[in-house]
Amino acid sequence: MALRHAVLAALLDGEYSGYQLAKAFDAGVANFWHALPQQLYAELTKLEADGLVAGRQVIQETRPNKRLFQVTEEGLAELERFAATTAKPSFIRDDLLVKVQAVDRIEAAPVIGQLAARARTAAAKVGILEQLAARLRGGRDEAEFLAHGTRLGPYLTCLRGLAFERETRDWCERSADILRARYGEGQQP
Amino acid sequence: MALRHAVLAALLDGEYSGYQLAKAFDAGVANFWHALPQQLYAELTKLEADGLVAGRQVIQETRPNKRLFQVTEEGLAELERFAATTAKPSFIRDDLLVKVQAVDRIEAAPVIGQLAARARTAAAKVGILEQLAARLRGGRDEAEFLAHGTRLGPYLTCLRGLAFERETRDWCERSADILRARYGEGQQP
DNA sequence: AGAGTCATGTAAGCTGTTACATGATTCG
DNA sequence: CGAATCATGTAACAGCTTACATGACTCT
Repeated sequence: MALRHAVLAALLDGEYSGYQLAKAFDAGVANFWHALPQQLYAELTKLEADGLVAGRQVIQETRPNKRLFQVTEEGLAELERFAATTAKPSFIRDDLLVKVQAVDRIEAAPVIGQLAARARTAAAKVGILEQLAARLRGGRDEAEFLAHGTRLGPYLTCLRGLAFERETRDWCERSADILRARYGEGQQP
Repeated sequence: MALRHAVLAALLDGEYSGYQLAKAFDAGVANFWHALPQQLYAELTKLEADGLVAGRQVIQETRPNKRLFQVTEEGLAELERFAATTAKPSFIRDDLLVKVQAVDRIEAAPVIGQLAARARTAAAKVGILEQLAARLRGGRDEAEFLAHGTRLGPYLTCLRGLAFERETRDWCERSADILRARYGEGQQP
């Protein structure tokens, strides 16, 4: 039951359609949660039925019609309650780590290739998040923003995403180097 | 279908019972995957039925009997195949991040408390993983180990876990400080 | 005496993924 | 002219979590 709270948190920034949320919750800017479009459409329907979000139809001429959602007072109260419950620890679940764990007992080349690929996507995400951070700061320097800026929450989760992606990039590059030194090249897919 | 490969990777280090695996896949040393005991017992049964692991009964007098499992040649071949398929990107899914995303629109105190608690558990895990890394290195210095040591895979995933937990600890502490500066103390649960 | 460890499961329910479906518009 | 974008879903299946069940031994 945490996707619903992630959706509520995302809608604090303004009105969004399911489609727009789907983009945000997919690769790219999903700093604090990930979900597929199907999940989001289903969850928005449920949230609306429960009165936690309110949707309004927007008729478009050149594009398909869409529904924009915003959080209701009841939705905010639900978020409040959720934030007060103790968070369960978050766990690692990553295919690539499983492969690395086994790398000295199997063919290393494909694992090296995947580490290189993951390093590239992490590096790209670092760039995207740096831009997002700058946009959220909006000209202020960081200390100033942290003390007085609005929307501190999204900035903090953005910092977390940045640190995570930098760390991913560095570890993948270093691990790939170490494995190449032992086992040779490994193709770049 | 990735838990099965995580189990196979874990069993590369030797023979383990479901109970021992459950401890490793739970908090503490779960560097590369997480799973509950129930999942592991079920998965081991399936893996045995598929011939990817072999179990043997160990009769104990003072303790309940147990079954120890090891990877078969077919199991290793399955891991090999898995490692060669392209890994799907890994995604963030963390309750605490959702709460931080919303923190400037709700009561901050409980979020601050949870950040402090998470920082403490991350710090504890850093200690555990530092010990594990030292044990895996077994006296050698790091460069030496990376060039010539055995079981390089577990060492690399351990390094990843270490970097991740350090990063978690630092971000949680910093975020809690920033939020305290704005919103006051926030109890420590 | 009570809490924790060793040891293995079953059953029900919730969450997440994969596959399928539709159709106009805009960009290269 | 083909691919991508906008826009919203349904259905089936796989995977994970929660609750329950049992029982002896060891440590404080």
